Amino acid sequence: MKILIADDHDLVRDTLSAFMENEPDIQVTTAADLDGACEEARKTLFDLILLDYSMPGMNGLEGLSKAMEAGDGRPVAIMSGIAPKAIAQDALDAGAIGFLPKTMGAKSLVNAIRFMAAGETFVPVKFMTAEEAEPENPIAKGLSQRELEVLSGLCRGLSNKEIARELDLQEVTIKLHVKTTCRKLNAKNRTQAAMIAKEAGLF
Amino acid sequence: MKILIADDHDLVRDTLSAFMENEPDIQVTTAADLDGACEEARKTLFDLILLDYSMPGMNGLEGLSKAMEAGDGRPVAIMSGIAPKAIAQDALDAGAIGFLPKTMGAKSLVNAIRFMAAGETFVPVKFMTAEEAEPENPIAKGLSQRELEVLSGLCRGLSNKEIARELDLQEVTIKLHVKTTCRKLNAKNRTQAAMIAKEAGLF
DNA sequence: TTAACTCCTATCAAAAAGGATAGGACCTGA
DNA sequence: TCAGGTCCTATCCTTTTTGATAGGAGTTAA
Repeated sequence: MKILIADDHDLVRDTLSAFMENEPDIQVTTAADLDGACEEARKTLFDLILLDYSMPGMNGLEGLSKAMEAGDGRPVAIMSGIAPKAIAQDALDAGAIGFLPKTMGAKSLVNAIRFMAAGETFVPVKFMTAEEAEPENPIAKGLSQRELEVLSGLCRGLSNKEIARELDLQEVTIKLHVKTTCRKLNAKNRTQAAMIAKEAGLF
Repeated sequence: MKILIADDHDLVRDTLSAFMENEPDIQVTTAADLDGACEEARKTLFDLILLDYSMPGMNGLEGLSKAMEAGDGRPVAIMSGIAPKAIAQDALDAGAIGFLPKTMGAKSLVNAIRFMAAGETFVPVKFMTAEEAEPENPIAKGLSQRELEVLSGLCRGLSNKEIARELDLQEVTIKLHVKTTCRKLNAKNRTQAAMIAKEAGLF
């Protein structure tokens, strides 16, 4: 079974591949960025391609599409250290065969890899509870949908006016949401709210 | 040789320890957070304690002191995935025996660990070039010392007035620095500047 | 010394953000 | 149906931020 691991952290890559190579039937190839991964994928047909989410060239999930193309239809999965749940869903929607948070144990990882190499979609149970009203991210807890949308705007440094345009609302309404969001996040102002969201890996 | 690895990512911990255990003379103990690490450190005398920089309980370099205390003088090193250079220096200043970015290869890691377990300070060459005028962080490039200090305030969501008090300057001066900093970072406003700095791993 | 540079301060003015309060629309569960 | 919730809008007012422009202090290099 051939798998390709792409991660820009040498340490992660080395130890991960060393660990996988302990499995008798697994052969690991590695790459340090998206371009390298695509190159390998074009040379060899892998049973599974593992991409780090925050790796040079990835640019969000854009890199996923490129890798899927280069992999010529072979299963591609996303790994991430921060692992916001929304991204797992997005990755699956974009055609990924699975999503692996780095908080997973190495043993379960091997199982997950076998699973995905067999063509089955894999996402850890924690992420499968998408249907339930899980707090997904402790920070997002207590924030309404609207407030999250506004917070997203804050994180991009948009003004109230710009957020209003984007969400097709009045500026005053945004001001209200900003205020309540700040209160809920225990932030003194919009900048602090944005930093808190960023810190929490949200967005 | 006994070493303790503390990292909240199961995957990193498992593969790292599995890799280290391949070395005939190395025994690895692991912990998932700072408290766990301190507990282990009090039970056993390790030759080296490796702490992830962004791990529950660490709170910057506060956790380093706690671990050093718990380790009763045994060498403690900091690992980090994002690895801003300033933190490496701070870690050493705070008494760490070394600093390991996760961009290191696994082989060099083993060497570094042996080195540090022997009581020698270790920091990768890339970080040793501290004396030279290295851009350390591409974002920080072009920003003056003052501007960095102001940017730090922005990242904490402080108002101009608060930053002025902190730096013992007039508010107008801060306004100027904020403006030029925004221009240099290509940010539209203070919030965006803060996000850019955060994104770059600065602060 | 002059020139160029950074850093600090100042004033004037416009835009944006922050805070309080109030009312209407809508949904949902009792 | 009614009460309670969220969401949207509005007005009024204060504070903060942003922008433009200008000058003084200090350092460094030609």
